[in-house]
Amino acid sequence: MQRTSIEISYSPEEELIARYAKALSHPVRVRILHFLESQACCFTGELTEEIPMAQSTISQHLKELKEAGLIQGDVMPPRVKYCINQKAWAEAKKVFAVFFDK
Amino acid sequence: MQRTSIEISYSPEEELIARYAKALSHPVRVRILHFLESQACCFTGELTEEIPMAQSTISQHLKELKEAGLIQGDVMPPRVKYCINQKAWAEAKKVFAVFFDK
DNA sequence: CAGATTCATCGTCTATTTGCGATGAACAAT
DNA sequence: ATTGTTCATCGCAAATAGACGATGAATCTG
Repeated sequence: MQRTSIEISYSPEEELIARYAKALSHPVRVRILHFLESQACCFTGELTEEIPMAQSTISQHLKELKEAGLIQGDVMPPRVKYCINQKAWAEAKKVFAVFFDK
Repeated sequence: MQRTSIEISYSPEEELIARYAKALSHPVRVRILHFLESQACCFTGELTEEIPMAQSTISQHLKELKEAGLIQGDVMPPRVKYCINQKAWAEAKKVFAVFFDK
């Protein structure tokens, strides 16, 4: 989308906040994370029961959360168990807190 | 984008977090807010000098931040002074803190 | 081996986001 | 009145996001 010759570059902090914020920028992902917090872990199937959306859509949101680093998935055939990535979670908590505290 | 008959509805908290997160989901908006924090307030012109992007693009990002409620603009002809909306800022800080603390 | 189950991925469609230049509105200064 | 300054908005193009159904991969169960 950048079409000029000057490529704007961002600091790691700016990128990190934007990345975590993007993961939280859709209400259904907020809900998924909230559910995951309350359960510690859960299977995809529990989410598809809980949330009235197509299974493929939920799977895609899980993928985005995984790519943002906020969750991780353990394959337990034939299911997949998703959990909060505690390290990333703590980091996200921190960067937001720092950002808002200035 | 919703094409099925069942319309999923979200809680006010889910919507609020998603709204603030969306505002922070682009690194240039993070930078703008950061700059605004450090200056208390600033004019659009300062941002266009600081950030190598077209004036129209910056203006649009400011609009998004304003629509999210995080900033406000005071018209001081011929310029516009932008400031953090302290109330919304505090609210955003709180909802993120609460969200990550569970 | 033949189903059944669970989930990811693909392809498609539509909507939204992001970027830019050009233009316009509002006002100040000459 | 004309000009200049500052900023928002419009219109366009390209990229990304979001939703779905269909299909596929992997693994159990009978």
